[in-house]
Amino acid sequence: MAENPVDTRFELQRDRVLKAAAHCFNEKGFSGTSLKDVAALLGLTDAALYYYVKNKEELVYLCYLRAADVGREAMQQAVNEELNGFATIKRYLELHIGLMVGDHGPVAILSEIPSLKPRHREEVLRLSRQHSRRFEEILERGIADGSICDCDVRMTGNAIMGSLNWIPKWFHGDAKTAARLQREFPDILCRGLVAERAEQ
Amino acid sequence: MAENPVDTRFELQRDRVLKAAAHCFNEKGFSGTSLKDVAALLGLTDAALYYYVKNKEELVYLCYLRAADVGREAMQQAVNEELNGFATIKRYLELHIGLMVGDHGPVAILSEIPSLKPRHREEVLRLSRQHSRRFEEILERGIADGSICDCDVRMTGNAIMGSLNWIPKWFHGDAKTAARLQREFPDILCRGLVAERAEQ
DNA sequence: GCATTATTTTAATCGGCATTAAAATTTATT
DNA sequence: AATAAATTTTAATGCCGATTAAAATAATGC
Repeated sequence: MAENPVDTRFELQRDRVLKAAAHCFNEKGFSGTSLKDVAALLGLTDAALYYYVKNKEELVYLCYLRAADVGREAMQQAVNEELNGFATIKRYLELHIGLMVGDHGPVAILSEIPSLKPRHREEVLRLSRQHSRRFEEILERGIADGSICDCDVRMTGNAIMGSLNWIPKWFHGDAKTAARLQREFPDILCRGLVAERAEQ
Repeated sequence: MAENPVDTRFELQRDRVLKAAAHCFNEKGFSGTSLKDVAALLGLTDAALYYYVKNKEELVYLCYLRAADVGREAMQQAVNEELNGFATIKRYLELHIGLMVGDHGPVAILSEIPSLKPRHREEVLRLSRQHSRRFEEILERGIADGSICDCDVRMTGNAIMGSLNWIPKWFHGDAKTAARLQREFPDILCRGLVAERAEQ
C-alpha cells in the first residue's frame, strides 16, 4: 500500500482521524464515543471532523475499510512468500497480528455493521467474505500439499479468524504483551492444523 | 439453575425481554437497536420495558449477566463430569455452544461494557475474569494429567474463548449450521491442545 | 504583501430516543 | 362482583449528540 504522493496532507490527517476513532471505539465502545471524544483525541473540535468525513456513518465505514486493508495487506504479503499452505497461514497470522498491535495502530473490530447504510454494509460484507474465502483457499491448498490436516475449511476458518478478531477485546496496548502476542499467538492458532497428528 | 418457583411470571417475562434484547443487539448492532425495536419483538410498547428494567443501561447489564450465566453453567456441568483436562475442555465447549445456538436463545456478545456504569462494569468484568481463570485452571489440570500439551494457558485460553465468543458474529440461527456447529466446532477448537503432537 | 485555498471554530439547529407520569386495561383474590 | 394488584399504553418531556452554516484563522502560491 504505497500511498499516492498526491493528497498526502489531507489523506494523512484523515488517517489520523480514523485511527483515533478506532481507538475510541475499542476503548469506550461505540455508543460510548461521541465525535467530540474522537476530536478531543486529536486536539480538534467535533465539527472539524466533518472536513474529513461526511458523517459518523461514513467514519465507521472507513474504519471498517481500514481494518479490511490491514487484513488484506497481511494476507497478500504472506502469499507472496510462496510457502506451503500451513506456513502461509502462520505467516499471515504473524503479519496480521503485527499490524494490529503495532504501529499501524488500533483497528476497530466493532459490531456496527448492521447500522451502516446498505451500500456501505454490502461493501464491508463483501470484503469480509472475500477475506474469508481467501483464507479458506489457503487452507485448501495446505490440505492438498499435505501440510494441513484434513478439516472443514469453513469452520476452521471461522475458528481462527474468531480468535484473531477477538484480540482487541483483551489486548490493550501494553508493549510487553504485544511482543509475546506476535511471537506466540500465531503458533497457538494454527497448532490444530498440523498434518501429522496423534489421534485423540 | 433451577429457578425459584416464586416470581415466575415476572421473571419469565423479564427473561423474554433480555432474550429479545440480545437478539436485537446481535442482529442490528447496539446503536442500531432502540428500546422500541426490542419491545416490538415482544408485541409491546417501549415504555412497557421499564416495568422490567430500570433503564437501557440495566438492560445491557442484565444481558451480560445472562451471557455469563450461560458460560458458567456450561463449565460447571462439564467439570462435574470429572473427566481429564482435555475432555473437560471439549465437553465444556460442546455444552456452551449448545446453549448459545440452542433453546437458550441468543446471547449478546457486544462491545458495550465500557458504557456500563462503574458498578455494573466492574461486576461484568469480574465475572468474565473469573470465567477465564477457571478455564485456565482446567487447562493447567490437563497439562498436569498429561492430556494437554504444554502451553501458555493465558494465551491459549484467550485464543479458544475468542473463537467461541465470535460465533454470534457469523452464525445466524439456521438449524443446519447449528447442528454442525455443535458437533464439529468443539473438536476444531481443541485440536491444538492434544498432548502427543508431531513437531512442526 | 495579496489573493486564494485549506483548515478549524463558533454558534445554532434539529431529531431521535430514552425516560417519566398518569391513565387505562388486564389479571388475580376473596 | 368488587377490590386490589399487576401490566401495558398514551402522551409528554428533555437531553444529548450529530449535523450545518457562516465566520475566523492558518497555510500556500504568486
